[in-house]
Amino acid sequence: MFRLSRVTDYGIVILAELARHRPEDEPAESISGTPSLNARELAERADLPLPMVSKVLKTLTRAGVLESQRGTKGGYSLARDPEELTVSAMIAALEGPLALTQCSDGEAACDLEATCAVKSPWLIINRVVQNSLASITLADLTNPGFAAQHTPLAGLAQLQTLADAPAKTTSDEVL
Amino acid sequence: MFRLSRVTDYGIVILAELARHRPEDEPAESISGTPSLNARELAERADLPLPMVSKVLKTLTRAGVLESQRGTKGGYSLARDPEELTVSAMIAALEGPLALTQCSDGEAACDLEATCAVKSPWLIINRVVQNSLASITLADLTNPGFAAQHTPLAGLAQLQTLADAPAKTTSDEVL
DNA sequence: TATTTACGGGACTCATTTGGTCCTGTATCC
DNA sequence: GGATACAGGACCAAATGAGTCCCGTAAATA
Repeated sequence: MFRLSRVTDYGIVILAELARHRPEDEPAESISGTPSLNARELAERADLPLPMVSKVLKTLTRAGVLESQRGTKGGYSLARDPEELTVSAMIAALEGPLALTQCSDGEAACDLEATCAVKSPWLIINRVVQNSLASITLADLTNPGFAAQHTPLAGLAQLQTLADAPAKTTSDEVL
Repeated sequence: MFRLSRVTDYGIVILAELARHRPEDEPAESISGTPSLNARELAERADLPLPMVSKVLKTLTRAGVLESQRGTKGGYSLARDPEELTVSAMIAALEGPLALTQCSDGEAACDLEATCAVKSPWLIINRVVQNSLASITLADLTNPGFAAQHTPLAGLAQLQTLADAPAKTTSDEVL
């Protein structure tokens, strides 16, 4: 039904918790410092079952989105700044490269390719969706002002902003 | 994996076939004239199994995207002009209203709603994706020039085009 | 060094969804 | 009245998803 898996949904929530917990005044925390939170703490904060949270954390770590530390004082921390982690990167980390249809994922050309009339349009659609998702960062998700400035009827302005933004739109340039 | 179901994929292909077969010089064909193609013909053209095609056609008819005629000379035809049928409308017809996550489909508020930090961002993301899909029509999908002008690296130009288009949303409540 | 804590990498189960087929009924044309 | 073609389901096997659990290993501490 054109929706993301539950794991992804959980993953975003967990990442948002990590981003919010991250102290602003301790920038270089990830590598050297102590990890932000461990799996149990995150499960409590997000009010999700621990095994599930643990699974999601492992996936995110393997994808390079998180960094982990074992041992007594172990836990997880963001591998990069929230401003540099896009929604599309999160989704890709949690459920692989996103592709709306089989033929748009590049590999394994379907046997209808010769006659199929809609291959390239799907590629276009896919790209548009990806661009949309790549323009929102984890920092945006935890920024209260972000949601407020995008009321349900601001769709068109939303698109306009998208077009104006220089593709990557890392920082708080919003969309 | 953030992808559309196979039924939807088939549906788009079938709709593209119908749009391409539709003679340009016979505009008011749908209601009064003879139907364009029947299920068997469409299955042959798209090189898909007949039962599957038939199922998809029934779904599209029930959703109002197609019109059907029974009997010996029966078949299916587009209920509207290809220019007025958006990709988001097609997807909605084939697999219900699209929502990336549970909480973004409006109903059935999840029990985490009170504490969930990412509800509204998901609503925003959902809207952006929907707007993207609503800006491409069936006519675009069958227009060879459309694909050509959107090379893989022309994502930004695509977004620009999107923003310039006046939100093709017709009557369907899809947005 | 032993113990405890916590991540790493799986396997595993159960329920749901998908993809696909098939059958019966009804409308239409000749 | 017979042939054609859509309408609406039921049905089934396979795949996927959600969620749990177990065992191994690394790190900190007493």
